[in-house]
Amino acid sequence: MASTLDNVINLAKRRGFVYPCGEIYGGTRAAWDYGPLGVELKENIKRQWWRSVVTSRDDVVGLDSSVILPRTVWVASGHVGVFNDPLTECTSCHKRFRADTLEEEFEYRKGRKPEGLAEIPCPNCGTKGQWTEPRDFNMMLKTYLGPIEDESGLHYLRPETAQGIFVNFANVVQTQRMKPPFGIGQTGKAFRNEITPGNFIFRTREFEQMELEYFVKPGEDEDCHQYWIDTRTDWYVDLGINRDNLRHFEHPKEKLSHYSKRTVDIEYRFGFQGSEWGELEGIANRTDFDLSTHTEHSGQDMSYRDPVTNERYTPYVIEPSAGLTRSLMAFLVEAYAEDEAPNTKGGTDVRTVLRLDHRLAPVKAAVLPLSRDANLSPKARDLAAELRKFWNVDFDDAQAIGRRYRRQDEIGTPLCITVDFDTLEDNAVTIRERDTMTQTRVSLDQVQSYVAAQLIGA
RNA sequence: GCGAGCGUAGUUCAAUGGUAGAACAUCAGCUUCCCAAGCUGACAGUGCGGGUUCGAUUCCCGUCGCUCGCUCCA
Repeated sequence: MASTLDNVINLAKRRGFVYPCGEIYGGTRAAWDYGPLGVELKENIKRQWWRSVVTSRDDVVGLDSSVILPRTVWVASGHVGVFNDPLTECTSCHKRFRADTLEEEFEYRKGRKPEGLAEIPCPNCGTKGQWTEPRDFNMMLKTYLGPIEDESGLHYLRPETAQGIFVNFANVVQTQRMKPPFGIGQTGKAFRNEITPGNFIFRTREFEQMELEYFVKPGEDEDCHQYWIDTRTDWYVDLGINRDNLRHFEHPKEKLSHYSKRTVDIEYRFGFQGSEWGELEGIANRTDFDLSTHTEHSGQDMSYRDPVTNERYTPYVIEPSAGLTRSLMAFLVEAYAEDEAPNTKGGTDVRTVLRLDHRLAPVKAAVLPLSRDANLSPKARDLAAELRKFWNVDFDDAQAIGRRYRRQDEIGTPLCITVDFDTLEDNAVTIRERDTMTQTRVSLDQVQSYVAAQLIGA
């Protein structure tokens, strides 16, 4: 029995939301391209995020920083140290361990340094000294700037967009006259050499983030953290995710990232095999780690002086960091439904429908002449062209009208506008609504405003 | 990266060491056609490379990809 997730993946490939990257050459591991509908959906999600987090607020501004930053940024942020481990594998049980940790543990137990890995038994299976040569396992993707590939040109593709914000903190404070509490939002690509990519677009090595870094006075950070946990959770609900399919995961203290004091994930019930929940967004209290470490490494003071109290402090950072492509997958899973619908034969059919929020729907309306006809089609084309000035609109006159409704249902189009033979007489069209299947007769000169009213916020 | 399993039209599934079939989808046409109707026709496939063989989609090897596990996390 196919799960909803399987059906969604199938639909996504079949209808042009997502394609395997480089498919004609056999594909490349865990990379995906977004098709005509996928890119619309992705942009719509991004736009809603940007509105919600950036432009609708007077305390947040946006930023678009470079993917490639000076290497020292990643030294300062801790990524070069943390994301760069020598790993060795037990050839007996195929478990992998950090070579330096193995040696430290040996020294701790025996009170002396080991004479190489050969002396150390595998903590998992006990086999002694069956280790592969330790190899650096780097989570960051490397590239070389300049024509010569040497160390001086080594750069990393950003593993998170956040650092581009931190290094611009002083610029924004100065040029935008921002005062804590305030935030800087950014969307963009990030890259990680994930050991285990997979689950469709859930974990990929190239992915897109929507991150906010919100700067607060120390002491106000914990309340602010809770505020963003609630605010961000509500955002998903507002765009159609059932609250029952969301939950919060509190990271255990001992497993927190190197920069974090507390992290809470918003997880969605994707229905994966094994653990069915997957993370959509992590909301971390990064403390003053980032601004402090960049102050230290760059020599540029990133503390803030309160002009009223004259108090100087390094702001704490609350970071809601969302995975754009993950939420795209979540919105698809949530919207997917197979309804029973009556057919012309007196029985029922399965009607596949994406109940996407109209703000997210890739196609806002479809204009459908009742039949392919020398009078109807041109009229319908004109109407479609008129509506396209404002929205992404489909025109379709191929094959039976019922089939065309179903095709639009399957990609989540909220409105279908039918031009029929009466239109030639009364200058009115039938607008059919996706979820209720109700039909409304609207005169042609009212269509634009009717549609606008239906699509508020889109 | 390592181990296991799997790769047949767009999709779901057949079949075979000797010309690869179907359904649905898609496209064109007919029907004044409002919820996947019907009829006619069309397009379309053995992931890629090598080996064994007279002949390989089938057997073998490699590779690429997918799924599941192993340290993850947006």
